[in-house]
Amino acid sequence: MRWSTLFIPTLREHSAEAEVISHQLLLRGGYIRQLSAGIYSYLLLAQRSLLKIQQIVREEMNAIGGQEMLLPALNPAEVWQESGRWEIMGDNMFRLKDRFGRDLCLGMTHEEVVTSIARGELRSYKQLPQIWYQIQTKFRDEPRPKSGLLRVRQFIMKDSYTFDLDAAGLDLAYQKHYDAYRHIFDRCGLEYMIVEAHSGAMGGSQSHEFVVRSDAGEDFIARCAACGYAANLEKAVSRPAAPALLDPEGDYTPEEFHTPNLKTIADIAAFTKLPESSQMKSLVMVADGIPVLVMLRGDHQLSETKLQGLLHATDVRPAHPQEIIDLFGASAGSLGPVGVKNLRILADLALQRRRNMISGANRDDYHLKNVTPGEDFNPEYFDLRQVAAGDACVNCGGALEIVKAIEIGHIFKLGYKYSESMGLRVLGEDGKEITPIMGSYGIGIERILTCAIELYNDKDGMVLPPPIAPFSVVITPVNYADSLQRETADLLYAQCVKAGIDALLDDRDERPGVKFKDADLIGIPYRITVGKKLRDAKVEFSSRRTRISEDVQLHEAVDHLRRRISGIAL
RNA sequence: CGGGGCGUAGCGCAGCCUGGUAGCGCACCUGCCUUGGGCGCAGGGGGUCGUGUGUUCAAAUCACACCGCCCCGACCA
Repeated sequence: MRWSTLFIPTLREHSAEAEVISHQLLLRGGYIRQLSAGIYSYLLLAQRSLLKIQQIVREEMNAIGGQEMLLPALNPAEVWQESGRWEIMGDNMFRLKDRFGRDLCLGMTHEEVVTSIARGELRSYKQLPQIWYQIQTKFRDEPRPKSGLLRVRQFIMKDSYTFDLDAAGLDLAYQKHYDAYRHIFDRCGLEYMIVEAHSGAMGGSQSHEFVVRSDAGEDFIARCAACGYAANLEKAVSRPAAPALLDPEGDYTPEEFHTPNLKTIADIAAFTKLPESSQMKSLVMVADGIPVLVMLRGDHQLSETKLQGLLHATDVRPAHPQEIIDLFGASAGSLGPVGVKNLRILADLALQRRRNMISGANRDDYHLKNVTPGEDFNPEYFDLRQVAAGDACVNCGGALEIVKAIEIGHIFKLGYKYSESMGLRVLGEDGKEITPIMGSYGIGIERILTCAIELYNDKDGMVLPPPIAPFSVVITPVNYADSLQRETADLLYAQCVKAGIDALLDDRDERPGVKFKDADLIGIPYRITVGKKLRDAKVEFSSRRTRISEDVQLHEAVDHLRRRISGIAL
């Protein structure tokens, strides 16, 4: 394409609105423009890049037997009510009414729709397995859109869904997706991690996330450099550090002591001169309206996701101050497990076999010492603790680190949640009904581009991996008004077109500096500069990533380019 | 939803405190000049000052309300 005819609105200065680097460069490079909070127009360059990403995704999905469909973005409320997610999705779902007042929503994911198709059409075990996918716009009314294309209200997702007869079939479908996702992200040139993940409101058992490490990310990943263990913090497990002080031996009875105006774990630690790990933390959480008492070691944090998962709750929140007073007769800061009869007591595993610890006394301004789990109160033990940096890896004992990351893909074993709730059944070989088992798998298309920019950029702009760059090469005549340069550049361009190479001809009447700056900014992997070396029948070939330039004979230039594009070297 | 910040030309900003003429840089248009890293010179176009109400002889400027955007937190299949 000829640059002089294109709409590529690059900017010299960066926009004050943009903080993260990918957002700045997408705006500056003329890739995107914002329409509203979390709503963006994708201009020529972004669209070309996104189409290339989608094509890679399509090829890899087809390679595992995926069948591409296009499901409606506009969904009637009924299917969502059947699965129960009409309520669960809450304010995150865009809702609207038609002219008759019927409830509709914009699809944020498509388990309901595919399940409704499947139950209407799939009749026999002979029709399974199935892998269905689509590449489609999703809508989510995020509480806080941010960071350019990283968290938006409308975005493109590749979502796929599998139907299998049994768990072994699902395992296979899951593995196929796992492998396909690796191929996709490899081909897109990303450096990524695969981590164990929490299934969240999707339901289901096993789940992995594909993430790119980045400070712009919002996911926290616990990982072990020694053995490779990596998991989303919502899911991660670890061996906690030992308590800072050994518990007093002996069979003491709980004993009150006065702690005026001492509310926090830190206050009590300072007052008693005992480490925080010698205390028990009492948290009152309300899960789907039912309060529970959660006990943790004083220096540990609760993982609300783990609590939510083990209670099978859709909503978990801390109790309000008045609810706490009604339940305990004391306020937060003086709560404890001793004598609690009216609600479940859940304790983290780190409290097992501990003795003579400190907790609140359920009387304002008083605490208890010599509280022993299992003797002075009887909790149910679960893994409730959120992993902290420095904890020991459960596999190898190495120290875990916690890093920020951007989620680019997520695969789930759904199990029977949707097929059961929506009544999907087929007849088996023996004539009995079978409920198929499902999986669901998603890739955020824009996030691949965004992550590539976050990972690969320098002071001059983006450095895009060739497979996802909007153009493979830019041909830059230093002075297009010069007839020899013009004819040569036109010829090279025509040769590229003929060779099927995505070429951009910078035929603008601009000074060379402007052309070079723009080419660098928008991240085109290769540049062929047509200038004074034409005297020796040479042009200059340069790589955006390595910044290395070399002189190439004019008649060899396109072959050279072709070798570079198909090769590994950038 | 809580906290903070910001809305003046396409972009980046000044002007507001102390009311009276809307300004700068970049970008854009025309001409000349220049052509290997965002040249130079000259001329020029472009504004409901986010919206509304109020105060005032007079509002970008003061007051109130609303809307929008960004950041932090809550939240986040």
